[in-house]
Amino acid sequence: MAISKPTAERLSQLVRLLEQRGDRQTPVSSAEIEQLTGWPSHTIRKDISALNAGTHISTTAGYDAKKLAAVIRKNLDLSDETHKSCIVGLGRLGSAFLDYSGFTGSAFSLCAGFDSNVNRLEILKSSFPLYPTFRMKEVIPRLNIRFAILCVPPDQAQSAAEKLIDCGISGIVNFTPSILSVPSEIEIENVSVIDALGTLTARLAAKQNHRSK
Amino acid sequence: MAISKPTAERLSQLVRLLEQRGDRQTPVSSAEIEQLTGWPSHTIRKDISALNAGTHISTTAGYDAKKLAAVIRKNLDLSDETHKSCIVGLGRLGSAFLDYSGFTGSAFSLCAGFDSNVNRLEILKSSFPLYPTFRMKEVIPRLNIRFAILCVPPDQAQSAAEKLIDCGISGIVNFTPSILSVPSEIEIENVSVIDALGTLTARLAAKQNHRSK
DNA sequence: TTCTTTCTGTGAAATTATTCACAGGAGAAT
DNA sequence: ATTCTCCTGTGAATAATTTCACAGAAAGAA
Repeated sequence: MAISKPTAERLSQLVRLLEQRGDRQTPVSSAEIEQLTGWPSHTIRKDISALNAGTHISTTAGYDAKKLAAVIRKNLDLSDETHKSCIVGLGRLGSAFLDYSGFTGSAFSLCAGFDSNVNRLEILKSSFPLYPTFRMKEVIPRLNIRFAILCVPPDQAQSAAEKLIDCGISGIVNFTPSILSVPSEIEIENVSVIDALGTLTARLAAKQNHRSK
Repeated sequence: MAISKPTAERLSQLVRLLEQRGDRQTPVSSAEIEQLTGWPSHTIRKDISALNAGTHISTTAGYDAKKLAAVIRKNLDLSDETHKSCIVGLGRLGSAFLDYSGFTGSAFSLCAGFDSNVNRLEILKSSFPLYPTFRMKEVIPRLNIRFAILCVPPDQAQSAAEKLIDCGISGIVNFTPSILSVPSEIEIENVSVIDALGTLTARLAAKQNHRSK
């Protein structure tokens, strides 16, 4: 059975939650997860029931946090094997990822950065190599990089995306405010503060209506 | 009629798309939007039909881009009146917002920044004032700030969120990898590269299954 | 004017996701 | 051993969202 998109999203956040939960010994219950995340407990149970578990994961007190995290990872293809990604555009935002700790322990690794400004490449410090943009076509296939994190200025976003696709990338996390047009076999995930704020206001407005109804 | 959450999300992206589209004169058709975004044209038409338009917005050639954008804004409460927000945590990521251009022209404005490191506040340059964290309780209500963009280190995320809620904030865009527990009247929108990458792999995997089915 | 084309707008149908409600299992307590 | 309690797991019911299919409006052509 395939895992639906909303379920996959909740589960991948749940993995993070389980891992940052201090106590790895005492089991987590669906009620506790509800308390922490706001998702109703039956939704969480349904989500978990969608994955094929193998070993038993739950007891009368709840789920074994470690086992549950492992099973989710396996089902979402987020286990050991790390998916390689690169940063494209090392301005303020892009270079902020150079020392972002969130990747360690995740299924993803950052293994290259690109920027067209060669001077900048020499100034920046990084635990993985940085390259000038013109070397993308050579580096990306060689390192077998599948994902790109796009942080270039808005007016360069579309052309950078096209270059990346030409290099064989299969997904782009788009941090620019530009909307990208890409062939349907390429996946885009837009990440935008403005959209996030828009979502917040929409939800708050919906609440308001609900209350005054 | 209330606008549903997925519809609101598509529409708020559509506004950006309409505005960055070079040509403001020739009308835009639902087919063109499909081409640009990948959303099916009937979904777009349905979305648009959910908002109450007032003036007519469409002609036989498509939608009047400017009018459509204006109507969407009005319906999503994204018009003239700007919602005020602040940045909390001015590390690499947080300070990247200090010169982010995406806010101009949007319904949101950035009007304060906070960091606990006072020396850092003096180094950073910004077009709006920056304050030490302990002044949050005074500044946020005074400037009537409703949203916070949270960029502190992961281990400080929960306590910073609690402080913000205490200051009367109503929504948080969470850029940290921590999962926040907040009362239900506060809205959280999580923004995480790792989750975005997870979503990409999930979608790519789903495609794969579909093809081999 | 009348025909043709092109696009919107929207009820109705189909699909997808969430919520409910309860059977069943596992441990703790007496 | 029996009962009590607290969980999970999951079919069935409900709700939300998307897709379909087509009537109708507008504009240009002849």
